[in-house]
This record gives sequence, structure tokens and C-alpha cells, in this order.
Amino acid sequence: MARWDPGAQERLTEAALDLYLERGYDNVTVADIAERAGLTRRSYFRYFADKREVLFPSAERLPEIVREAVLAADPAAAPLAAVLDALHQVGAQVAEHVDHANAARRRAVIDTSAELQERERSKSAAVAAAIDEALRQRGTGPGTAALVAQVGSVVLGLAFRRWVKSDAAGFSAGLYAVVDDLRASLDDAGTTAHLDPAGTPPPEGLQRRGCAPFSPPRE
Amino acid sequence: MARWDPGAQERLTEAALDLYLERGYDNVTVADIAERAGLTRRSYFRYFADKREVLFPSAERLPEIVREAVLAADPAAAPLAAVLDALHQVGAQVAEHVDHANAARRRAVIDTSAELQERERSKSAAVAAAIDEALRQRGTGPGTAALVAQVGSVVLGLAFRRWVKSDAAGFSAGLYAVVDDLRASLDDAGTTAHLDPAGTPPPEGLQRRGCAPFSPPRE
DNA sequence: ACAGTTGATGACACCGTGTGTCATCACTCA
DNA sequence: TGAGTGATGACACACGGTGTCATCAACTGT
Repeated sequence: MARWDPGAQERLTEAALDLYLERGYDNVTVADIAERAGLTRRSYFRYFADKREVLFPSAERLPEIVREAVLAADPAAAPLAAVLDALHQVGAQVAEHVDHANAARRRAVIDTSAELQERERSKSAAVAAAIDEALRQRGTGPGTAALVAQVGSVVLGLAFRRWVKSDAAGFSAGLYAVVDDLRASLDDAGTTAHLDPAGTPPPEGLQRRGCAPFSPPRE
Repeated sequence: MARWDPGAQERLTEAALDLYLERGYDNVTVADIAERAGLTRRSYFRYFADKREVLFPSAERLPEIVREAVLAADPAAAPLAAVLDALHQVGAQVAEHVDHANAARRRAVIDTSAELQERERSKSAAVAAAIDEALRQRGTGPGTAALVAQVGSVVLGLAFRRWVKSDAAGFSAGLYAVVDDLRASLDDAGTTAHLDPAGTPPPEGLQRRGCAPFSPPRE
């Protein structure tokens, strides 16, 4: 493998994934990764910002994709509806372009390292930020936009997890399963609240939209 | 300030917060913090695991508090209702024990550093994990527990942000405002979906619980 | 064919984080 | 007064991350 062999970045990602799985994330140095890829430590940092970034190659474009999907959703749709709609579109792209086997290996590595989970959450937060921005561009209020964006990001993350875990099912199936759960949870919570017979309202002003507190207050 | 002066940890937290605000997080070294606190770099790491941890002193006990609050909620309540109820209880403790002025200063620092935001998300994730565990202990299914836990964590985070931002309002007010937003968003999204006149259902099995897709499909 | 240019790489030095290890100091208790 | 205990300082070290410059291959124009 000569000095200018092409595909340096790909070699690095493969070497890193292999080594992280073999020895565990903490027992691998950047020098190890670079050596296996036929490069030096310094060159690794020309491709990736740090030791963690090598595991999140496709996460770079995701926020932009999500933002455009949200902006492309029906302008008349409610914020959450627009976001879920957009995630459906995004899911198709993701399932198509992401290698399922490698995604599963990445998940295995990430699940063993708190440091990597921390980084993964940053990627998820970047998606949330993109949704938030797109929603506000659609005219959604700041508070609602922030909330719906984070919920959307959570839903996407859980759906992606389901997709990775099950070899067979498509991405959409997982997405719908999560959204189903979300709808059911909120229906149940709402139902419980509404049925509250003698609910003493909590201190500050609630009761807007005719909602009782979250659950019958205990005493 | 002699070698064995008491309150070393408090001196470190104050020194760190001051320095981070004065020079910016990246322009402060652990040695700087330790020096201002009258200690050495090595001693700093005996009190805090790393350079970031010094900004999250009260986050250590939070997961346990939240877990217990969820377990203490009405066993008959739906998962989300139990969580929101628990967060209401937790909010009271937080607003009481956390110094509002310092919380605002911490927020200012965190908002300037991606590294610190990453760590903050980890704290939030720890809360989500605690909720998740408590919910499953209550008998909630794994998928629903994970989803509701993350949504609850998001709600708590946003409510805490509102509490820090507004000097006057109590924590509960922010919490209720966020929950109101959540209810409204889901009502709106559900409404839109249900009113969809000629909605072509998306590929895989949806329509469970009588719900149409998120929004009228575009072409 | 040849020289200049461009871009990727290696070599090296450097700073800061985080940790292991041991000596040192103050305080406590018998 | 002397042993023990716990917090601290001193020192060394591995590793992450960065700036800088030299080097080498490939491309470009003449």
C-alpha cells in the first residue's frame, strides 16, 4: 500500500470500526487506527476531527436533509405532522444509503462507550436543531418549535434503532411503530387526565385547553 | 489560604464558573482553575472527573430523584401521566435547592461551548435512563418506556430552561407551559391526520388505532 | 520532455487532558 | 508522643489534538 493509495478515508473508517470491535474503544489509539489504514496519526486528523467522529460518517449531511424535508412538507400541516411526514421521507433515504451491516456494528461499538454515546447524542441534537430552524421558518412559534423538534429527533432516533436491530423490517415500519407508541401514550395520558373525577389542580395556571393535571393527584 | 482549608470543592466550582465566564471555556485550563482555588491540577481531578464535570454539580443526584418520583406516582396512571406527575414533584425540589443566579451563569457558559452542551445532553440522557428504568419497573413495555422516558426528559429540560430564563416564574409554570405545548402539538397533528379527506396510506401497516398518516401525502 | 504548481502526506514539536504512583503534610486518637 | 488516616503535592507518562514545514506524487502548460 503506497503513500498515495486512494480511499484513505474509507480505510480509516473500516480500520477504526474493526479495532473498536476487537479491542474496545478505550484500548485503541488513533495511532493504531492510522497504522492499520497505512497512514500516520497526523493524517487521521486531516480526515476526522477527533477519535469519535470516525464512527459517524453519514451523520454529516443528515441535518440538511431533514431541514429540507421539513420545509418541503405541506405548509398547511401542523408542526408535528409536518415533522413526522418529513421523517418518513428521510427514512426512505436513510434505509437506502446506509449499509445495514455496518450500522449494526457501529451500534455495537457505541453501546459500549459512554464517550461515543455522548457524541451520538450530539448528532441527534444537530438534527433537532435543523428541525427547529425549519419549523420556525414555517412560522411555528419558538417554544413549540423547540419542543416538536426534540420530540421529532427522539422519534427518528428510536426508529433508526429499531431499523438497525431488525434485519427484516423496513425503516418506515419502525417509524410508524414509534409514532403509534407516541400517539397511544399521549392518548392514555390525556384520557387519564380527562377522566380525573376530583382532580385538584396543581398550583399555577393549568387547565388551559380544558386539560386536567397529568394524573389524579395523590395525597 | 492554607493547604487544608475546607471547601475545596466549592472553591473549584466557583473558580471554574468565574474563569469560564471571563475568558471562555476553551481559554481556561484545569491548572488555571486549580490555581485560583488554591490547589493543584492533580487535586482538581480528585474532585471532578474531567474539565466539564465541574459545571454539573447537582446533576449527580437528579436521576435517582426522578426515578423515585416516577415510582412514587399513582400506579394506575398511564406512563406519560406518571412521568409528568413525577416531573412536577421534582420541579419543586429543583427550584428550591438550585441557586437561580448560578444556574443562569452556568447556562451562559454552556451555551458557548459545544463540548459542554454535549455533556449537558449526557446528564439529560441519564435522567431519561432513570425514567425508563422506573417505567419498566412499573410494568410499562420496553418500547413505550424508552419513548416516554425521552419525551419526559425533553420536557424537563425545556421547563428547566424556561425556569432559568425567567427570574420571576416558578418552575411549575414552565413545566405546564411545555406540557401545554406538547398536548396542543399532538392534538393539532392528530387533528390534521384525522381530517385528511383522501389520504393515501403510506406503504407499511399504519392505520392502527384508527390513525391516518401524519399529514396528507404529497406527490 | 521539462519545470512549476497543487494537494496529500510525513515528520516533528508542542500544549492540554487525564491517570498512576509515591512522598508529604495536617489532623486524630490512643 | 507516636501511629494511623486522609487529603494534598510532585512527578512521570500516555494519549488526544494542533501548528508548521518538508516531501512526494500527480497535474498543467509550454
